[in-house]
Amino acid sequence: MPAGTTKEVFRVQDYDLSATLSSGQVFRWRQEKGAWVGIVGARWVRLRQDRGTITAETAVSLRDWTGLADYLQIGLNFRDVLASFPKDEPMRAAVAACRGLRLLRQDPWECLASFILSSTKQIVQIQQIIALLCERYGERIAAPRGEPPAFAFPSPVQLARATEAELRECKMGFRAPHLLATARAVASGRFNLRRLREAPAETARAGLMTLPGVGPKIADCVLLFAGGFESAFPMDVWVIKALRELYFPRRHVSIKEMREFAATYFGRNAGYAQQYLFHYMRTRNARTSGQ
DNA sequence: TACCAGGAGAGCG
DNA sequence: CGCTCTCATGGT
Repeated sequence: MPAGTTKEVFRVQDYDLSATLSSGQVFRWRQEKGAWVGIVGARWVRLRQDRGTITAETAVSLRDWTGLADYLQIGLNFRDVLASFPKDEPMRAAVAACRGLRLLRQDPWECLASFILSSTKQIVQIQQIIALLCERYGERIAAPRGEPPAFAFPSPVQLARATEAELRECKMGFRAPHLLATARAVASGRFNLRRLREAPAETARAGLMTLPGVGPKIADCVLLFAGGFESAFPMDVWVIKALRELYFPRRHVSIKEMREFAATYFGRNAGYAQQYLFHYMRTRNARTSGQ
């Protein structure tokens, strides 16, 4: 083990690390010899799952692991989440297909910026754009010897200094002005992301949607993946397809109608149910979109 | 080649 | 409200 690295072992049950890190909620993890390497905050992290445990390793010694445990949602009562799902055939099949899929608790800014870049992009491409963005604008951080250079996700201030043309060089296309304007709103203090978790869900959602490039879907992603609002229900093309095929196969339903259905039908952990439906639809035909 | 991707925003009736 | 068009870019 390289000098400076430290390890911690988390005991877990019903935790599918691979499904969790490859399910399109985060974009900075890569698989490496049976383990996962990624950046959490300003730290290089390697995660390895064995029977009943996840072993975490950092490049720089770490004494307090509660931040990483929170990111991984180690302490979540997962049985309770499963028990709150509707008892129907589609959910049973979705859970059976990827039991142990979890939701992470991400940094709000990284999550917001990442999903502004996600619109009408495949997950592989989102990963590429974000990797470029981090290399060019993020701080270089310590990685073990022999590992590729590692970079933190760029802060709002770091991105606010860029120009739209420079951001477009990261292959983000028409999303560049949206990311730039949102970075400037956060960097200037005009928009306070730190209060995301304090407001009621509807208030937080309306606030997020005032940001350029943030509509209902991306706002819901930030609420669910970073804000801790487990009832948020992002509706993207896959989830829309899931609802149409699995719940309304015989008649046409509008997006509005599906939204109203989802708001009550899936219960207090609707966002969790949504992630299962999303992952189920993407993987059930062994598609290559992002895996 | 044609179509699609974890959408949003603007214009229109 | 609901519909349509456009916005880059790359994968399949």
